[in-house]
Amino acid sequence: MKDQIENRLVQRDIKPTAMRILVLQFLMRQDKAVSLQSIEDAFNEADKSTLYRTLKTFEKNKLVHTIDDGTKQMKYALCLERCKCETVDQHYHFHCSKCQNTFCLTNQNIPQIELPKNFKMQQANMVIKGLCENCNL
Amino acid sequence: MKDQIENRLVQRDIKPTAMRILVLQFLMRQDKAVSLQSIEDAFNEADKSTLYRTLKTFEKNKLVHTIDDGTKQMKYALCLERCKCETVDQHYHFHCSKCQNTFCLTNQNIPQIELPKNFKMQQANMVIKGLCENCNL
DNA sequence: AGAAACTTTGCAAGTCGGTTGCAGAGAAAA
DNA sequence: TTTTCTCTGCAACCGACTTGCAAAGTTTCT
Repeated sequence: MKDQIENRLVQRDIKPTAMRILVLQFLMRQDKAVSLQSIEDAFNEADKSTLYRTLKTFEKNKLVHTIDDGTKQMKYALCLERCKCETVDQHYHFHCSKCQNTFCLTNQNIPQIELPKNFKMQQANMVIKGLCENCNL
Repeated sequence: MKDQIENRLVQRDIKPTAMRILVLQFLMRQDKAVSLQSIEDAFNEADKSTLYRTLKTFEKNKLVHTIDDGTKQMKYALCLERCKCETVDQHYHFHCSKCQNTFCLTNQNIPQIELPKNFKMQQANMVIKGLCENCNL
């Protein structure tokens, strides 16, 4: 169990410190993307900048991806197991304007988009806004 | 000429003050989305918060739309003439990671996206990142 | 026209998330 | 064990955005 988590770090070339294991565990429990703030709240003993740097490390090593959902707070979500964060791995995100939650819509990848001549796509930040299941009543 | 500009403001229920006319003129000259900062630079006599509120007014009244392109600075671009800022009006944006310019790709609207059950789309912020024509050499 | 009421503008200050420098703690290598 | 490197915590900083307030400008009413 804990080995699995450590493994997931090691696979991405991240040294499995106590802090990082905790943060990864936390991220794995989430069904939505989370902000640095919310992680900080969950770990009230840990320092913000440590958590920040932990997330940055995770991001650099493609364990998480970031989503800029238009709130001021960047959101973080785990990448899928084999994600290389390439264009084919990119998916839509959904931000609920009521509950403010942000979800990965990993069941469909983003389609081919026709770009102007000579433009080259490298990444994408696709955020759909609206009402999620719970708020759309 | 100036009448046309005033008209465009009035059509959106915006009182055409001197400041607003200038800002709209500036926006009309752009072929890309601009930041508050760049407008401020262009109008070195005007106050940042005035410009900020001008843009907010424009946005509220659907004369411009905002694009969060992942840089820290929000970008603003004119809406098309008949835009109602509804889902059908939404288009992709392209942010060049080299020259940092952000463009509206208004020639294609975003496709229908399959959302999870009971989710409802209201808006979108779709940003593709990569290299633009000039930087992709 | 003049007074009252409302809107817009400019200045200054504040807010908030993200970011960095530095020193101490901890882990790995010699 | 000593040295070296990495990680963590604290404090302070940064920058974009945002807001309060008063002055300037407009509009409305009498």
